[in-house]
Amino acid sequence: MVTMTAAQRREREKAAFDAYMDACPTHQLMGIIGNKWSTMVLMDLAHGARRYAEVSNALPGVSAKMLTQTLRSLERDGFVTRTVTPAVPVQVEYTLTLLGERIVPLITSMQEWADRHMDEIDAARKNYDDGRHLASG
Amino acid sequence: MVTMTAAQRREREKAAFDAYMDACPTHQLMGIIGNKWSTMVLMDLAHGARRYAEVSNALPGVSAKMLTQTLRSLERDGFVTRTVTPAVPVQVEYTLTLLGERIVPLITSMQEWADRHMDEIDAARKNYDDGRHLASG
DNA sequence: CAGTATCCCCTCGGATACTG
DNA sequence: CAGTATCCGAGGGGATACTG
Repeated sequence: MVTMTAAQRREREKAAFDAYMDACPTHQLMGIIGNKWSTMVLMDLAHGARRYAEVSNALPGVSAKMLTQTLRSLERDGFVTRTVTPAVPVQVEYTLTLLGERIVPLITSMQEWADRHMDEIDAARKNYDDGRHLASG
Repeated sequence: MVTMTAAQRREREKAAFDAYMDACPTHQLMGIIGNKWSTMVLMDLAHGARRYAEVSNALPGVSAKMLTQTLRSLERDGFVTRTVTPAVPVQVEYTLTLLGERIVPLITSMQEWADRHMDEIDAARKNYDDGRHLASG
């Protein structure tokens, strides 16, 4: 089946690339901090230990479901420690691990980059959108 | 209606926070580079100008739809320049803008962080998953 | 207080087919 | 070559209601 070789090689390259993407540390990191609440939670915990309700108050937009889900992911990935103190009612405290503290500077550098360049991005968007509407008229 | 004050203040805080999130440069940046193909495209273009098919070949996993969509977004946001050369067939070349070149170091630093810490994250995940299965047994 | 469970929408992204 | 158009499934994320 020599005729299929090209398509087959395509298939193999794609499969290999997909596997590479799944294993790629950068994309795994994106999966961790790329969702809506992770960075916000991380940056809030960077100020010190917080209880569930405290994080919830600091982030008025987050639903209980997403806060729990975000916290659980961060715990599983080793960024956050969850400490339960038996009491009535039960107390739960979240703190950054060492790994959690180590990602803070990275997030900070992303914030700084964003702050420095967002004006330029906004300008580019306006420029592009104006060009489009002219082109269509 | 003094009785509604607490709930109303909640609503207002949430609305204000939502507005803040939408305007937050960091989250806008996440929206730009947080999707599946943006960083890959950016890093490919960092090596020099590329034609559509060249990027497509460099990234065997991307569909035409997503490649076009990613390229268009990056163009709109000012990271990429699209140059059409009238010919038969038409030639289209993509290059990084100055803004595009300026985000490369940020992506590189994310890659380096990911490479340095992914082992630790994997270990944390295994640890967490083991703990869960013990807790459930 | 600190969640869990359920429903539901909406966007992201892939597959396929077609075009100048 | 460099796309566009359409359909579709997966899952991220919100609203609501309930619980130890």
